[in-house]
Amino acid sequence: MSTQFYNSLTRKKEIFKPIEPGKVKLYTCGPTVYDTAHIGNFRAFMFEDLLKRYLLLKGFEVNHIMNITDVDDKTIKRSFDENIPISELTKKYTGRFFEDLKVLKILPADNYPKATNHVPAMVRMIENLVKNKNAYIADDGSVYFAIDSYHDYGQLINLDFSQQKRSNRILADEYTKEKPQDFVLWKSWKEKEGDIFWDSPWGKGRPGWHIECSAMSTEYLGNHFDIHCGGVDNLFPHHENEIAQSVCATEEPFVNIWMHCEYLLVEKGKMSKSQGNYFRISDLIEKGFSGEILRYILLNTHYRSKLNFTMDKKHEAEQVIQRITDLYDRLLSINNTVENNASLPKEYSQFERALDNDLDTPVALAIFFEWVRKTNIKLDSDSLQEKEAESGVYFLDKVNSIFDLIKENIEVPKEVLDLVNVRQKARQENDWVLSDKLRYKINDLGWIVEDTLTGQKCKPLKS
RNA sequence: GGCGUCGUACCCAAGUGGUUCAAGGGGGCGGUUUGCAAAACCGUUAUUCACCGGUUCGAAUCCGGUCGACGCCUCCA
Repeated sequence: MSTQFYNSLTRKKEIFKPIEPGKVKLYTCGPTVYDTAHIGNFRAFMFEDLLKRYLLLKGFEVNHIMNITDVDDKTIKRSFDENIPISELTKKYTGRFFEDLKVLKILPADNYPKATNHVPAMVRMIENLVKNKNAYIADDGSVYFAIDSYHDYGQLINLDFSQQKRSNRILADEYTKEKPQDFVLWKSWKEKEGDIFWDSPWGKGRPGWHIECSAMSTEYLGNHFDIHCGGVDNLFPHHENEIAQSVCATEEPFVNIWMHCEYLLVEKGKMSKSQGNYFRISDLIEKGFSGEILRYILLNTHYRSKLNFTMDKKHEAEQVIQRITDLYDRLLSINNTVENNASLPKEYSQFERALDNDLDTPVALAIFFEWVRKTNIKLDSDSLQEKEAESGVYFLDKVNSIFDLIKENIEVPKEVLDLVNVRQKARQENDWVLSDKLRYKINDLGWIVEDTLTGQKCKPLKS
């Protein structure tokens, strides 16, 4: 079966075929660095990580670009509120963002272009749009995109503007725009914005939000590239507007496949600070979540289904991660090298087929768990051949290259090891009272000791 | 008002016309194992997929309706 992805543009699954064989050009909408990103934001970034990891597993060379929005209404407002320069604000939150990515083990993009570094490219694109009569200049020096000039406008979300409700906001904007739904490409400078402006053919100002992605994706990936991703909330207006801008400015096709992940809800509702159900990654780490736990929670629901994030999902994830990590250790104790000619268990092709089907991670995990059970049975009965252990390790490496759930080995502290050694002696002397006492002592230090056929095994206590 | 999504066991969550399709995980209960545990494994936990009709030889899966949850219609991953 060939790899299929659901394309938001055509609203169906399509066989994936890159423009250039073997290479994938991927653009994913990044954060606006005015505040710490929350778990909902990271659902989208985790989905994109999944997509990218799968493309890499399939042997594609992936060029991944993620933008950093470091100038817009929110960043400007925040910098004034906090009375610090905008560059200081965005530097701080960009740093936080990268820390969180690391915690979540999200693979870094090849490039993280910043909007403020690419204003000239945006200006050039807007000039093109003006030249092509897709944009017009308003009295105040702002430049707007005329949606009537692009016949396919509305394709991503299937909007018919004659049937739309008009919000107060739209009505308020009608003074400067020819049509209420026209969107801004260039915002003219206002005095209260101080020194935050760039010069342009239309006077001082700053770029509109949508144009940065059009300009930067073109600069790094060319006019026409393979995949563009984001959360569903980017469908409209952001991505719709990007298409309009790019197609009209370059007069070439823009993106082949648009992929969007669904919302993450908290306790069945939308996240909001006022309700106290707003989680940053650092909040969750404090509550005992780890990167692996969050990865499992985020990847165990299909990316196009709504995901309800609840605290009690932590336990399930912990169990699963420990089970996988234990199995990996068991296999490594039999065979810890994977030769170049190593084979894979038959479950691997089923695993791959599930992911080929629009990244169906729940099915892929289900197949994997069946194999986990079978492999544990063989290990229990001591009937696992060395070759099988090798292919097991190989399979786990492949699974881990997608999900990245196996815990890093933490070194057992000397304090604990000493107790384990004393316990070893007690056990040889059948001193069960002391043995149990030492086990509790080890527990108090935050470790679990298990008695296995091959001796005592230590692992960190779950939080 | 327009466009669209969803409702599967105690919880999470796949499957979207038919031979293990009612997966898989967590939890509970019972068991094997263990000095006792833990881990692992075994059994059990939905004759049924919100409800009502229809199409079909056959539907959780398609169609119509009802109820309920939700998203978008220029802040938003």
